[in-house]
Amino acid sequence: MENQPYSLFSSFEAEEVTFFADLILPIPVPKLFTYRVPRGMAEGLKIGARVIVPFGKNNGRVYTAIVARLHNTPPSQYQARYISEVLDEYPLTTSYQIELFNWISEYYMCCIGEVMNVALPSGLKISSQSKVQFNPDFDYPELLTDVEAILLAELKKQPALSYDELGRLAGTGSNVPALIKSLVGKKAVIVFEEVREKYVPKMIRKVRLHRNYEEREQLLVLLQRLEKLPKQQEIVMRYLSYIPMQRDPSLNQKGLDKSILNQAEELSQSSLTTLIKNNVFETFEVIQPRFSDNSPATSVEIKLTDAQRKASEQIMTQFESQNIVLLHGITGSGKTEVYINLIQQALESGSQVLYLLPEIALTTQIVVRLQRVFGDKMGIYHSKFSDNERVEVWKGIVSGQYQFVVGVRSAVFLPFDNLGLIIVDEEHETSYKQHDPAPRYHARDVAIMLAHWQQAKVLLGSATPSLETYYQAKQGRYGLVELFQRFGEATLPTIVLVDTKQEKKQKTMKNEFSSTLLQALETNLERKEQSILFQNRRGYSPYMQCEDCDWTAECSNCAVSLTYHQRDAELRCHYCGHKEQVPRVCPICGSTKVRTLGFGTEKLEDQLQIYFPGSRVLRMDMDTTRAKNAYQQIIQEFEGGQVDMLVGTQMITKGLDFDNVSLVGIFDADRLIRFPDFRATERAFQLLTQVSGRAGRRAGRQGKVLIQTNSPQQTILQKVIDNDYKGLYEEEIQERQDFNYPPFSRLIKLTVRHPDRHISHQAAERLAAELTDTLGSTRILGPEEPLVERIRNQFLVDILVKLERDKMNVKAVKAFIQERINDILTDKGLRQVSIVIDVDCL
DNA sequence: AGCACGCCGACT
DNA sequence: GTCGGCGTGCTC
Repeated sequence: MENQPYSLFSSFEAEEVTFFADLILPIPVPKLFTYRVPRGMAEGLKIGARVIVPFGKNNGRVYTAIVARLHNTPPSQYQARYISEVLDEYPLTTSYQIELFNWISEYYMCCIGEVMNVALPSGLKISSQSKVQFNPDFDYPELLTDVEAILLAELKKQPALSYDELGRLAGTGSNVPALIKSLVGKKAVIVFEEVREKYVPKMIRKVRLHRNYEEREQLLVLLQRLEKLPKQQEIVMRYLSYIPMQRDPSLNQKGLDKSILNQAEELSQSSLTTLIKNNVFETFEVIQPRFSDNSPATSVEIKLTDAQRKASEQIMTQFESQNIVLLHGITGSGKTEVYINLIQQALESGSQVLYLLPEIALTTQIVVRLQRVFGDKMGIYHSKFSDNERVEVWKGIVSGQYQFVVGVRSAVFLPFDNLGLIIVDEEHETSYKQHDPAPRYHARDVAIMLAHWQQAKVLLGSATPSLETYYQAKQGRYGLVELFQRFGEATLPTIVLVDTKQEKKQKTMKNEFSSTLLQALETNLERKEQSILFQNRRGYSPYMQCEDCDWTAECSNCAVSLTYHQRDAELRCHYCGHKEQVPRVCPICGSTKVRTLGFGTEKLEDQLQIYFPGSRVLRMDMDTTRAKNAYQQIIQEFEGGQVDMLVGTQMITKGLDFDNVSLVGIFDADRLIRFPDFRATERAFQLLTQVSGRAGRRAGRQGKVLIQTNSPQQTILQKVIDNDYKGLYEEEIQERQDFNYPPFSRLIKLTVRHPDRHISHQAAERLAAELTDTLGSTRILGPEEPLVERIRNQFLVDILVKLERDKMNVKAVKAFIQERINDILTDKGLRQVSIVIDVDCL
């Protein structure tokens, strides 16, 4: 292994030498920090280990850092400070990861500390900003020292304690990091950062026998004693039937759901209470695991259809000569079964497997299915879960407990060291690209690098591959396997275009609904089949306008119109979250004719209630799924058949299989198609195809898709109807080539931001000019105002750098860009501008 | 990112 | 006269 922890104590003169460690600190500063290694620490310190260090002038400030390099060259410019604590005897970070962090920071032009920050779950980053929470799972108070016991008693009383509070409680002169380290090691506490909303775990009440009865003899005595109390005895017996302590007394520690004992009989409630009161049973609480069934794999037999088996074999064959294979399989072709087959093969060969999914798809059926096959050998890595849980997965990979992880984007940062296979499902999904905080990485591309270093294979899967990926496959750089048969007897849905322009002329539209769509919905209701309606815009309506003077409600912080939300009777900005009351009269001219314009999911939901009174309508968008389990709840309700129609944004396109959906209605397809972006056509095709795929997944029935458009002759629509991905690809790729867009070039977007419009333009113009001077005008687009030129009171200006692939020394160009940017940021007049760099922007 | 240091306005 | 505004610069 490359991760060989090497000791610094190889030389006998070691004690003469002072050792230094170059550390990655979780701060956005583009360099490593050199610290002095205390004498006694040098021996055990390894690359990849986490350490705690003091930082900055304030003497209480500490951070968790990662050892990137060990050496004995004292820094000449400054006095290095001492590392205060080592957190890991065995590094939690592999040398692969340090290499990966480095690569990401270079490729995506950000600081390595920023990479560390998104890579490590906050539970692994103890710092002076940390907070500590009592771990309800903690079971071994006898392990605690006196001080720790006191702290823990305090922690039980409070929801959480800050780093400083902890220090105060422990008394002056106490070593807070060491204390936290010890408490974390004993699993007595959970560390988290305040920044994010605090995770409130769902608790389940459990019971277990009191420790006194864990021994066989004591247990027998107990049962004898209860001989005259049949109800109570029965409960103990029942408990034992679930928890076979006779075989293994330690099973008792895990306990049993209280509800299981409760539901048994009518009287048991009070009997159980008595048993608890008499200290026969004790109650305790544990955090509810996200997917309730945490049982080991039930060895489910996955039967592949002929087509699936053939695809699987083809992939394996291609892997012999290719490192990356694209599985192009239409919606409903059963790619998951193929994945499972390949995962099993990879695991059997002893290597690790990573299965990446887009955020939303991960909360659904696929995970449940995978869990049925892989049970508790599978780790799940998802941002909606507690940080604590993410730490568990991280450690589980290091310890070997998890050989297989299903996860979102950030799962590429997990400490794998022996990957054999990475699957990137829904490869085309743009949510794989991190948008806001740096590093602005693309998980698919990072996965490819990761696989490259570990000699793992990558399988990219999609019904509508990104042009970039398909191009690579066409060029022979990736393997290509196609799966064009729908699972079972299911057929692809019929797609019909509805000309809204014509219906408007004939006055048959009812608001946003064409008569064709209304009729189809009606029929579907009668047949008791479900319908899905897609409109990629949330809220009631995107504009509120005065009919008399044309005033439009706009956000005070952003250059966008406010969206009207009927449920909360307010206007909201979808960019900054600003909310305000709905004006009764126009604030400019006083007219009462203030109307809403355009429509979102909320309005559609509203109108469906009017047109189909008594029908049951659900809405799924960011507004209705904000609560923790709302998403799953909506899906369950819809699946259960209590709902007739589901209205949603693109959220409904991902990873959902509904058996009884036979109609899909799509609104405002034109807005998708005409979006001013060179990828609009590709996106529209992907979205329309994915939504259409929700219809008619059941065997023996053909689903129907109605697309409302005001210009049905658009060629892309015909391609959606014909499911003609290849046709779309040919047309698009030609255009990309003609205009030198990806995959023929790489894009780097530079966004200049400043509260003063003039300054951001000035900085952007200078930057663009300097870049053009060296790179030439064909490679620099802009400066140009983005679609929304002001967000959160910052004026934005974009510059697009377009570098032809293979012809340019990208590294050198990036260095040059960085240099120019740094130059501007040190300019007296422009220094407060911020410049966001987005490599491979989407 | 934080945090201290430092130099100019409205206040007890 | 000071408290505090946030521009500037540094952190091993």
